[in-house]
Amino acid sequence: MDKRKMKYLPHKTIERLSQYRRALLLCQANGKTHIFSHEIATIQHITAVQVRRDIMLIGYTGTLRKGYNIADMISLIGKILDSEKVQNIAIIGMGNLGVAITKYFSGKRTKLEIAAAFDVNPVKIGKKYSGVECYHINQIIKIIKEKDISIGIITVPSTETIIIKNILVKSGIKGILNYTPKPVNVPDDVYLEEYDMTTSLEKVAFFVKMH
Amino acid sequence: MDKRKMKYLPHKTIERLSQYRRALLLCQANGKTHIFSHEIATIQHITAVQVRRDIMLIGYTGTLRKGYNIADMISLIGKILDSEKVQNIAIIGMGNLGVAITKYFSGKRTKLEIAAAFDVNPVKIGKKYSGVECYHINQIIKIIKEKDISIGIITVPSTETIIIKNILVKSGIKGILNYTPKPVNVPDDVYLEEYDMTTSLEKVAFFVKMH
DNA sequence: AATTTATTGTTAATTAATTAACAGCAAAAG
DNA sequence: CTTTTGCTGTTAATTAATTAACAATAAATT
Ligand SMILES: NC(=O)c1ccc[n+]([C@@H]2O[C@H](COP(=O)([O-])OP(=O)(O)OC[C@H]3O[C@@H](n4cnc5c(N)ncnc54)[C@H](O)[C@@H]3O)[C@@H](O)[C@H]2O)c1
Ligand SMILES: NC(=O)c1ccc[n+]([C@@H]2O[C@H](COP(=O)([O-])OP(=O)(O)OC[C@H]3O[C@@H](n4cnc5c(N)ncnc54)[C@H](O)[C@@H]3O)[C@@H](O)[C@H]2O)c1
Repeated sequence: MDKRKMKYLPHKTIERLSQYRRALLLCQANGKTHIFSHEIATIQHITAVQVRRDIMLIGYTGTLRKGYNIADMISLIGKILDSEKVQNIAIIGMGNLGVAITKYFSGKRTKLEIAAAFDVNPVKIGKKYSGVECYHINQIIKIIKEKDISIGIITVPSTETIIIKNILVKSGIKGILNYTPKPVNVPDDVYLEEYDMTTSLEKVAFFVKMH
Repeated sequence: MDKRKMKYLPHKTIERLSQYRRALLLCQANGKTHIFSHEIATIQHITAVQVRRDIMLIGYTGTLRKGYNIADMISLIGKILDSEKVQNIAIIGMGNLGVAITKYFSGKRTKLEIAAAFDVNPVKIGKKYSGVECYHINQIIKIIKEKDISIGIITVPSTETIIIKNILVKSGIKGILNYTPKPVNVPDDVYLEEYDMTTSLEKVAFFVKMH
C-alpha cells in the first residue's frame, strides 16, 4: 500500500486496524485462514460495512464468497502500522499505573519496546520492572538519545506533567501518551494522545443516570 | 438546566464538561472567581469557540467582559453530570490495573464511589484495597443488589471479559467501563465505554513513524 | 460623548465519521 | 444452463463534531 495514502487514513480507522489485527491473530491461532467482513464485525461489535470500508481504505481486497485471507491482512496491517525497526518507548513515573503498564506491555509487541523507565524516588532507581530498568529522571535526555527512544508514556503525578512533557519535547521525542489528567500541548511535529480515566468514568456515570 | 436537553448533549461535550469542572475547581482553589472562555481554552489546549459552544449547549451564560462565574459553572456542571445520590461502582479483577484504579479513585469524587471489588484469587478475597473490600466473584450478584451498584469496571484477564460482562448485565448493572482488550456488546439499556491501551500506543507509534 | 476594544452567544460552514444503498459477481442451488 | 444467494467494493447520504464568522454590547479609552 502506498505510503502517501496511509498518512490520510482516518484516525478511527487506524485504531480499528490495531484491533482487527489482534482479532485476526487470535483467529489465525485457532487455525482459521479466511474470514468474512461480518465475522470481524461480530467479534468487534461494529458493523460489517465499517469493516469493509476500513479494508477498502487500506487498499486490500478479499475474494468474493471466500472472504479475506487472514495471513495477508495481518501482514498488510503490519506494513501499515509497524515501523521497520523497533520503536523504543520510555515510561516516566513508576507508580501504580506506570508499573502496571510496563508489566502489561513488556515483551508483548515485537515492534514496540519499553526501553527505559524513569522516576525520582531513590527506592525505584536502579530497579528493574518486568525487565525494564528504571533510571533517575535527570538521566532522561542522555538515555533517550542512547536508546533511540521516540515515544514517551507519562504516568507521573499531574503536578509534574508539564515538566515531564517539556523534557520529553526537548529531548526530541516524537510521540507522547499522557495518562495524567493534566492536559498538555506539544509542537506540531510531536503526536499527542491523552486519556483521562476520570472523564471516562464520569461519562459512564452520566449516561447511567440519564438511563 | 432542562433534563430533556441534557440527554442530547454531544458525547464529546460531556467529556469536556468533566474536564472543565476539574480545571475550574483548581482555579477556584487558587482564589479566582471569574474566567474567560479563552482562559479555559488555554488550560485545556482547545479553542475558545469550542469552550463557548459547550457552555452554550448547557444553557449557561457569562457576563460580557467579565467572563464566567466559576462557582456557578462548577455547580451547573455538577447538576448535569452528577446524580443526586452517590453512584456505586464495582471493580472486577484486582490485578495490577484493578488495584491501581481502585487506589486512584477511592475517596476522590464524592458522587462516585467504588463500593466493592471482586476477584477469584483466594489470596485477594477478604482483603481491603484502599478501603475497598474484595469479594469472591460468586458473590457479585448478591453484593451488587445489596450495595445498589450501577456501574462496573472490568479489569480481568481478557479471556474472562465476556463471562464477567454477562454476569454484570444479568445482575442489572447499567454502565460498564471495559479496560480489557476484548470488545464486548451490551443490551441497549446498558451504557458501555471501552478503552484499549494497546490501540492508543499503536496509534501513537503509527503517527510517529509517519511523522 | 464618541470611539475603540474585548468578549460573549449563536448561526452558518466545514470537516470527520458512520451508515445506507446498491451494483457486480462468483459460487451454490435448482 | 439458469436462477438465486451471499458477499465484496464503492459511491452517496446522513450524522456528529469542529471551526469560522459575526452581531451584539459592556467596559475602557480617547
Ligand atoms: N493509578 C491509576 O489507576 C491512575 C488512573 C488514571 C490516571 N492516573 C494518573 O497517572 C498518574 C500516576 O498515577 P499513579 O497512581 O501511578 O501515581 P503514583 O503516585 O503511584 O506514581 C507516580 C510516580 O511518579 C514518580 N514521580 C514523581 N515526580 C516525578 C518526576 N518529576 N519525574 C519522574 N517521576 C516522578 C513518583 O515517584 C511515583 O513513583 C497520575 O497523574 C494519575 O492522576 C492514575
Ligand atoms: N496492566 C495494565 O496496565 C493494563 C493495561 C491495559 C489493559 N489491561 C487489561 O486489563 C486487564 C487486567 O490487567 P492486569 O495487568 O491487571 O492483569 P492481572 O493478571 O494482574 O489481573 C487480573 C486479575 O483478575 C483476576 N481474575 C481472573 N479471572 C477472574 C474472574 N473470573 N473473576 C474475577 N477476577 C478474576 C485475577 O485473579 C487477577 O487478580 C487485562 O485484560 C489486561 O489486558 C491492563
